Parts: sequence; structure tokens; C-alpha cells
Amino acid sequence: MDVKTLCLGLLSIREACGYDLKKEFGSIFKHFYPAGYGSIYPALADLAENEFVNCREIPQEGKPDRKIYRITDKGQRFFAKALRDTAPTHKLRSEFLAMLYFADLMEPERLSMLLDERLEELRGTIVDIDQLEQSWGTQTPAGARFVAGFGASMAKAAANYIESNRELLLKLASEQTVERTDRTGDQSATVEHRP
Amino acid sequence: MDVKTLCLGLLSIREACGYDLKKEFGSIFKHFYPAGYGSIYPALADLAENEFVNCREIPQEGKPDRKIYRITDKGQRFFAKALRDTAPTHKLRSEFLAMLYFADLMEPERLSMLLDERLEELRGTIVDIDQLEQSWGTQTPAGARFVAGFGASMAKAAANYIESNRELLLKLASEQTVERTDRTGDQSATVEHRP
DNA sequence: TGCAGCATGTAATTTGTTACATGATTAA
DNA sequence: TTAATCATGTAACAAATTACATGCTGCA
Repeated sequence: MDVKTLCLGLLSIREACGYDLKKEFGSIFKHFYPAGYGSIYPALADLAENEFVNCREIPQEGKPDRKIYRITDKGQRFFAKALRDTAPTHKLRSEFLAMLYFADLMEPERLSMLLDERLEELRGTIVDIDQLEQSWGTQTPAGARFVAGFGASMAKAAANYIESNRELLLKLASEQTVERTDRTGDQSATVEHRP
Repeated sequence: MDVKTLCLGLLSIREACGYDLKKEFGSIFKHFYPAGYGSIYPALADLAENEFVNCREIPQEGKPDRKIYRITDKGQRFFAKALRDTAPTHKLRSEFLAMLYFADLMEPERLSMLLDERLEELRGTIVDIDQLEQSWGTQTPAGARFVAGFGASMAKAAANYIESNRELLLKLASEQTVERTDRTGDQSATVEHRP
């Protein structure tokens, strides 16, 4: 399930050009599988080469030709098989949490700022998904609704956790900073006298 | 904040060899920043080359020499600066959610299986973090507690969302599968008569 | 007998990100 | 006049994953 396969999946719903797909990746997908032009255009070229999609070019004035991709039967079968056979991953890579692990090495102001900024992002995500859901009609696929609800729930839970534990973290971390600073002093002294 | 910097961070707490660091990355870090030997060993070599750490080798029988890395003042300063200057990311890449977006293209049994498997993983995560927290003493850094609590909260929220929305998704997706199959039939007919 | 733990690493491959390159139209 | 929208792509780079390569000890 790489960007290529996901492009194919989106093309199984309706035909589109690379620019259209970028917009789709920029709406609900961006919350769990972001992708840029640098992944999408090569993916489409590759899909066309494998005959999973075909392409017709619409000439335009002042812009490059619009290349509209449409899924083929072969592509449809390939995507159906991918949905059947893929053991899906779910990967988080968070510098935010990694840095917070070292909270007691940070200035309280810095720590506070990191928490606030993350909260802002989360609130943005919540609003963003909310607006998306409101823009959807009644015929919106169940899967889209499910993943949007999932994203919103996660963002709310994250924001709630940060709000609830912010003060405690700030308090404990600053206490430990003092201890750690002292220990560092001892250690460097120890190092100097090491044989 | 790549694996290299995080290794340095862990070494700012205590000296360790690559194998030890792998174990650390395998405990709480694995839930938000997993790393394998293939990232850790090159990272350590690099840190040593930059004099952010120094290394002493302990000869062993039947095993390669144990290379114990200790952070230098230069390394300490570098890490402190990284904590001050890095704008932390928080990236999710979920094939699980990407696939669920296409729920109405899947067999109900398959969909059901995917949800159950993810639930199992989440329950595993919850237990895992719970055990970790119980193994921790009173002097455990505030940051470690915070991120562990964060991970547990997220896993619980995710499990809860899936449990609460599972049946609805299954019901709606199977209804839409029928519609979509019909539409596909129409479309292929249309394609054949297209000029 | 086989697996888990200890301990090191390299190298190929995969994947995605970022920056670059071009250029017209339209609304604020 | 500045930014956003439309529309295509390439190429260098970064980063991590996976597979490979080696080998002893101790437990079940």
C-alpha cells in the first residue's frame, strides 16, 4: 500500500489527473497518509506503464496538457487484490513525543511552547475534519466517514491528554531538571578523576 | 531529530552500547519512534566520528567486543541545542486507515478481520505500556511518564473508536458495495459505447 | 535440537521529501 | 502587486528498512 497503490485506489472511484489526486491527498488523506507531487506524478507514470491505468491528454491553453487517468480492468483487479492481501501497517513517527521524553532537559518555557504548538495543530486538525464532514453529502462512502471520525477522535483524545497532563509535566520536569543538573556536575567531576 | 540525535539523547542519560540502545528503542520508544540495528549502529559510528560521543571497547569471549559509548561535552551541548531549536514533527502513515477508506470495496469478512487485528494490536500496546509503567520506579523522568501515558491514552481511544463504530461501518460498507458493483457494471457498459 | 539472548556491523533497496523549473489566469 | 489556482514534471537527497554475514552461551 504505497502512494502508487493508493493513487490507483482513488482512480477506482473516479478518473482524475495528478493535480486532482494531490487535492484528494490534501483533504482527508493528509491526516493519515500525506503525499506530494513528488510521489504522485511518478506513481501515475508507473501505473500507466504497467497498464493499470490509461491516460488521455486534454490540450489546454497556457497550461500543460491535462492528463486524465482512468483505471483499467487490470488495474481494478490489482487494487482489489491489494485490498485482499495487504497486511496494513500503522506507523507513527513523532519527534514531538521523542523530545518530550527528554522534558527534564528543557527550559519550562520551551516545554510549554511545544505543548501549546501541538495543541494548536490538534485543534486545527479537529476543525479541518469537522469542515470536511460537513461538506460531505449523504452518499459519502462509509469508509471515508469512518476514517474521518477516527482522525477527529484521535485528535480530540490527544488534545485532551495534553490539556490534562500539561501542568503536571511542567511541574515534575522542572523539579527533575534541578536534580539532573546537579548530577551532571558530579559526573563531570567524576570523569576528570577517572583513571 | 533523527535516530542519530535520539541515540545521543539516550546517551545523555547513561552510557550504553548499540545493543543496549536497541533495547531502549524497543521499550517505550517503539510506540512513537521505532528504530532497528540498521539505523542505530551507523548512527553511533557517526556520533563518534563527530566527537559527540567517545567509545571504549570491552573485550569479551565468544562475542564481539562491547563498544560502550559515552556522551562528550560537545555532544551534550549539541543535544541541548537540538532540543531548543528543533520544530518537532508528528507523522502518522497508516495503511490501515488508507485501506478502510475503501471499505466498500472489501468483503465484509475481510473488513471485519482488519478491524479485529488492529484491535488486537491496540490491546497489545495497552498491556505493553501498562507493564512498562509498572516496572518504573519513583525516580522515572516526568517525560517518560508523560509519553507513556500519551501512548496508552491514544491506544485506548483508538480501540474505543473501533469498537463503537465497527458495526456501523460493516453495515454501511456492505450496502454501498452493492451500489458500487452496480455502478461499475454501468460504467463498463458506458465505456464500450464511448466514442 | 532449537530458539532466545548477546554483540557487532554492512550494503542494497525502498520510499518519500525537497528543491528546482515553467508559466498563464484571476481574485484580493 | 501579490498570492492562489491550475498543471506538468525531474533530480538530488535523506532516511530508514531489510536482508545479509558471523558466532558463542545457556536454557527448555
